[in-house]
Amino acid sequence: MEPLSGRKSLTDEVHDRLVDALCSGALPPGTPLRQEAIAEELNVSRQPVLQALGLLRRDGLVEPMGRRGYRVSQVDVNLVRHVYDLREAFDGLAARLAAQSLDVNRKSALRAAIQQGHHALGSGDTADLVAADVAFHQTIYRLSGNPLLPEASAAVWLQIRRVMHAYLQSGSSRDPIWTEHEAIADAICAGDGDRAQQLAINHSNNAKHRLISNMKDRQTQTN
Amino acid sequence: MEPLSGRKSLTDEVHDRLVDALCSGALPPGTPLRQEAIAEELNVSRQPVLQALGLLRRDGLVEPMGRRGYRVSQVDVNLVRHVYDLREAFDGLAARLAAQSLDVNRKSALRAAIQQGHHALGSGDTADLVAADVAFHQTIYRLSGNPLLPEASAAVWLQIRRVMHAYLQSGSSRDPIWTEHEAIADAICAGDGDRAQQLAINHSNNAKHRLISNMKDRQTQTN
DNA sequence: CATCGAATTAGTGTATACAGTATTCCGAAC
DNA sequence: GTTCGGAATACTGTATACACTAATTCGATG
Repeated sequence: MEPLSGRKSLTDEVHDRLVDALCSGALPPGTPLRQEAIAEELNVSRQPVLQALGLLRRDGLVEPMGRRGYRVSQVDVNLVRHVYDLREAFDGLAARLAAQSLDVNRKSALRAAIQQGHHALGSGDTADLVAADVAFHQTIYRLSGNPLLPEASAAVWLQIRRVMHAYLQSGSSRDPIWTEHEAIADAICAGDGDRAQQLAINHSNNAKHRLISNMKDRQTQTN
Repeated sequence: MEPLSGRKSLTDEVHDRLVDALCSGALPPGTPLRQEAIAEELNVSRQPVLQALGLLRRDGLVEPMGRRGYRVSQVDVNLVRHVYDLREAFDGLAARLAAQSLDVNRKSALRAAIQQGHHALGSGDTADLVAADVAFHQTIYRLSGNPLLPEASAAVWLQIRRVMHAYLQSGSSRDPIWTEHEAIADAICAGDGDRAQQLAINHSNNAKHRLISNMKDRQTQTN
């Protein structure tokens, strides 16, 4: 049986909470963060908060400002470019490996993820849409059989979640994300590693361009 | 001018020390680690040690054993495979981007790294050889212009350091690493992104196969 | 002799207390 | 009015103290 290490540390719990707040836009870029305030808010001591902020700093979601606390880091077009260049590498690798995998129920796993996506499209809730997208790609990562992939890409995916949330919330919900997803899933199920990789790369690239032009639009809009 | 944030935290300092010990083989896989012992050894309190061990756990270099401390995690052939699959993706991306970069002194940076490599080959010191190899690839990462790349690949490179050290120490110092490095550097300087990427991928693949067969040799040797 | 279970222990994770330093504020000097 | 320098402040990061829990030990029981 599994050892069921269910109970997570407070540090991880605080980290998760902050990640959610950061990615959902509840704490927009520039927001100052003070350990004591967060600790009080979550009813824990400053120690887990200190550690969680240290992790977020490594992930690039937060940056120290002198000795007067932390601040939610900015998102600019260049960052998005870098994030999506890395995502391209991760997704391409994962799709190729997943297509080569021998997992017998990979088809059902992918179908379930796509199902979740259609469900989220129906509800129209931004958080659901982001969650479904993340879940789909995490499924491929899992199917790749490489246990290091999720952890290695974790920081990048936090940024993706942040950017994607803002993008979807800005009303651009009619884009071909899920038809592209289906094509990738088909290639994986067909065992065609090269095609799966290429489709995943294209998907990442398309998303990057859509995001960037959307960001530029919003930027000029507010000027 | 730069803000020169030189003073690192004790947590980072402890982390670095442990990383060095882990990668040099001073703390071989299976070694139990207790916070109090490490804290005493390094003349710090348990708090920075706790945080450093948490980071190492995320990096996969250390694993908790129940509530009786931590242990240096094992290295097996499968892990090496996964590590090098990821490295392939990182190195390929970095080489391609570096070739497209406009950095005027990338040629001199690469030459310096190769120089360091030849110097290490002369000295024959294992630690120097590993350091030179890491430095060469970090140079390419830096030249890629993607500031997220080093951090995203950090955990993978820790594992690479660990495995490479064991490999080089086992006497297999005559391998074509540095001629392959020169070919990659040439392609980058020539601005040929596709060739640089392919050479980097091949380099990673070759290293993977050399390492794995070496590991299998040593394994059967000790049986 | 093997098995079960209570007592002990070893070691973690969290909370509190402490120390130190970059930033800010504010008055004085030019 | 602007610039400089020192005092006050507001934070962080580290050390110590505490609480809690899983592993272990070991004696009792079948």
